Amino acid sequence: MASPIYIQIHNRLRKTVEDGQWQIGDKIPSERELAVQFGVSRMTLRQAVQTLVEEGLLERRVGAGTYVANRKVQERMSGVTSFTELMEQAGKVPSSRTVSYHITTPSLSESEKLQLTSDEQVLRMERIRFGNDEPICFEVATVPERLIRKFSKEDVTNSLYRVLEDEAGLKVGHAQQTVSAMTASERVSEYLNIKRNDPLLRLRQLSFLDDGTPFEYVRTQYVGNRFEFYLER
Amino acid sequence: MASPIYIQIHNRLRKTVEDGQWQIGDKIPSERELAVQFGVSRMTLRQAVQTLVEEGLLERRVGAGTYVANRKVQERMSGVTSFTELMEQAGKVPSSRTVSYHITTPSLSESEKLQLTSDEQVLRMERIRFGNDEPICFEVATVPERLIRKFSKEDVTNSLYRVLEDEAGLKVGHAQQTVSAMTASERVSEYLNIKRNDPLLRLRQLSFLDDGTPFEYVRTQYVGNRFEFYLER
DNA sequence: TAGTATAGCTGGTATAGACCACTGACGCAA
DNA sequence: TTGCGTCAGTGGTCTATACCAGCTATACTA
Repeated sequence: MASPIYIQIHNRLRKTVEDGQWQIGDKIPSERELAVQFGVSRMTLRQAVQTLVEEGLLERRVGAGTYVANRKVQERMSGVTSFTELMEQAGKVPSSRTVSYHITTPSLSESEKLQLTSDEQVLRMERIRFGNDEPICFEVATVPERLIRKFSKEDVTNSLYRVLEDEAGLKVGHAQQTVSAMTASERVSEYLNIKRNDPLLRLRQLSFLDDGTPFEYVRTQYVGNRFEFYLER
Repeated sequence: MASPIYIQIHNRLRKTVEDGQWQIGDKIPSERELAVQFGVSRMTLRQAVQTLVEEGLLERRVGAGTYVANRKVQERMSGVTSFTELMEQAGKVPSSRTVSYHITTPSLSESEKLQLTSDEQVLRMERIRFGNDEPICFEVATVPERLIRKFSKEDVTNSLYRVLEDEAGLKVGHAQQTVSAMTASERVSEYLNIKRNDPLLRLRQLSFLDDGTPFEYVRTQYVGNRFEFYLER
């Protein structure tokens, strides 16, 4: 029981929403009431709620109460952005299905972006990612084969970043992203359970190690009405 | 001086940094010390600092102190800025055509976003923006009528931000943006010289004044294959 | 019946005090 | 000189209390 009380309450409140005990739009008990329920001061309870409001899970209305927010899955560009974290912040259960996983010859753009030598192979994996079992995006990730040679498929698919940092001692640095719009191809529309030519948000991300070497190129297609980015400046 | 104490202190602390009295990397006085200086409780002072930490201006280090942050966060977010700047960065000549310009009753979402009282009117203007005479986006901007009452149409369409800051003495603060994907309506497809249902990148931006009042709500639809956002993090 | 005041609720702000874990500098000992 | 332990100071958390302003349903009035 190492974490602060307000974090523990934060997690318990989030579970209550995720379990469906509080539905979107519901008014949740008042801060004073919850403080009594959890046996803490109102200030502490407020702190727990505050973090959930910042995550977009709850919404306060002065004089009226606190409500379960209705919102799309939002990606905060300022924060760390693993899909898993993203879904958790949105109060959805993340899952994914690997469509393909191959060591292969890189395409021209892959070779260029990842600065590969002419004889290098890459690992290319295609995944469909879900939030609460609803398809959210289709993702193609490419990594130089040399970087993941000694790791298992499980390690790579679960958390490439962690494995690289913990096992290989490499440090992840910055990332370049471009966002644009496109329409769904036949294949992708089937994967995502939408119609052909439905709007998609396309994110292309090239991630670099601390020393400036590119190590991962990811192209993601998000379903337009199930996902949006959020930026603040 | 209606705003809460912690907001006032927030502003004074920010000015101290902006004036260069505290330089990047400097350790600022401790919370207890500042609380005495401003004559408030430590919790209140913490609230002021907290908001500045969230903005990326300050940085806390447990056990060590609070420091003026290296402004990376804000710089990387400045990737998305004004259309004019964007086009200039892309080496294109920006221009625009105003489609409509009306004082009218706000829609529900406009009224909500801009926190309007029930009887307030808004200025809504619709514009097509071009880069090298090629249509890039269609934009709908909404501003509370009270803010622009004393300004000319030219002032408002050219540079609302400058007019508000220079003439009205208001200071522009932060902005929230969401990015998603959609398809072109009949009307917009004509404006942008594309086909109906072609993919569009939708950007919605709510801008706030220094004191936290929302003052402008802009919805923009970018042609998918003529435009993309670039972000670095 | 239709409109209006109001009371009781809500979240927002603010206080003063307390204890904790952590950092970093200082001084002592090997 | 080098290493290590101590300790004052820092931000992090938490309590208990108080008053404010905004919302809403209820009861009352015209």
